[in-house]
Amino acid sequence: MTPSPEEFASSVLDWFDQHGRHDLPWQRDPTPYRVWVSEIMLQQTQVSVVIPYFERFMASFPTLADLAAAELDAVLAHWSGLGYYARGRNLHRAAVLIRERHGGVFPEDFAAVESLPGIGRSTAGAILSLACGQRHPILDGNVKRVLARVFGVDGWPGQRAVLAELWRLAECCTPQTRAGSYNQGMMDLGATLCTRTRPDCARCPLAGRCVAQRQGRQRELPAPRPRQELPTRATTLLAIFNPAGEILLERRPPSGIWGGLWSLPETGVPASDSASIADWCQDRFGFRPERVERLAERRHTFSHYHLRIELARIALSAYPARVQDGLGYRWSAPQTIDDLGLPAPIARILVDLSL
DNA sequence: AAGCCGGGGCG
DNA sequence: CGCCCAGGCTT
Repeated sequence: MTPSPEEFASSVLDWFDQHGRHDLPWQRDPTPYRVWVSEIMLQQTQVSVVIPYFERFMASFPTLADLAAAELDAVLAHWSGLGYYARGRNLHRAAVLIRERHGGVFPEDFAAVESLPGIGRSTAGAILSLACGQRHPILDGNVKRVLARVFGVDGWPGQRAVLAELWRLAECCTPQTRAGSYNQGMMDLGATLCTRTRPDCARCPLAGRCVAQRQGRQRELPAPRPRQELPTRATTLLAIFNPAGEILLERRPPSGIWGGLWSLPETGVPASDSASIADWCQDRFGFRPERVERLAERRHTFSHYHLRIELARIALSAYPARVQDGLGYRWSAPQTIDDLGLPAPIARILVDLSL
């Protein structure tokens, strides 16, 4: 039969003590700041990928005060390649807010933590349980999977009623003591044994008491999101080089795709239409390229659409007066692009172009 | 090629 | 309040 909340929690805790992960970088010296940064990174990326990012981030911004004092661009540069750049921006904004609201000390009040940008109920619970020993439930993807399987929760967790049931279970299973170890154990269980495909039920502490395992429904729980056909959108990016061989970068608007990041100038004009590209350059930058060379197109897939990227290369024989560093534009040598926060597809294009 | 993911923002 | 959005990685 399914375990009682107390049996469930003690099984998870016993398993965690013997088989959980105890040597992750943020578990050494688990301050609220370090746990916070790790949790934000882990929202979008798996542990093995996060570790080098976390180490680099902590080397550059060892304390909350360092993060709050840092330039946003420096923070985004450390986020480059992780994706979800809004999270890097929220991290920086929250650090500034903590300096203003809480004298630079990470708050330990749940409502205060949850009100910070980029921190919701689950992340607030994770920080305060792992770093401060408080009792709060968490509900990340790993925990959702474990609970849905053990207690046989049907339906897609994106549905309101399903999510509410999972939170109810998360709340009632969280033990009165050692909530942080329990939460870490739940995440470890979901990440190492109770994986999405091919769960290792033979080693699971809940074996025999898990609805999904007893009914052979591990593959069906939790139910996947109903899927929809993705539309394809097209855009054209311009690789414009000055006589020194530097490439022109443009800062994107703060919201939307690649918000606030440096990218290549974007136009709606098809790359094959070199006359219109030249007109567009004249209009936007005040120079008229002699030659527009179309390059191979690229594809990039987001969660909700495919992006077809057309690419055109333009080499200028003189420096255009209207394009100067600052004001959302900059000329960059290929070897300096590592210092900027560039979306991964753009970084790939620049690497290809510099070969 | 498709699925995944906690929280923000908007209507 | 409910729906849509974000991006790189794993499978």
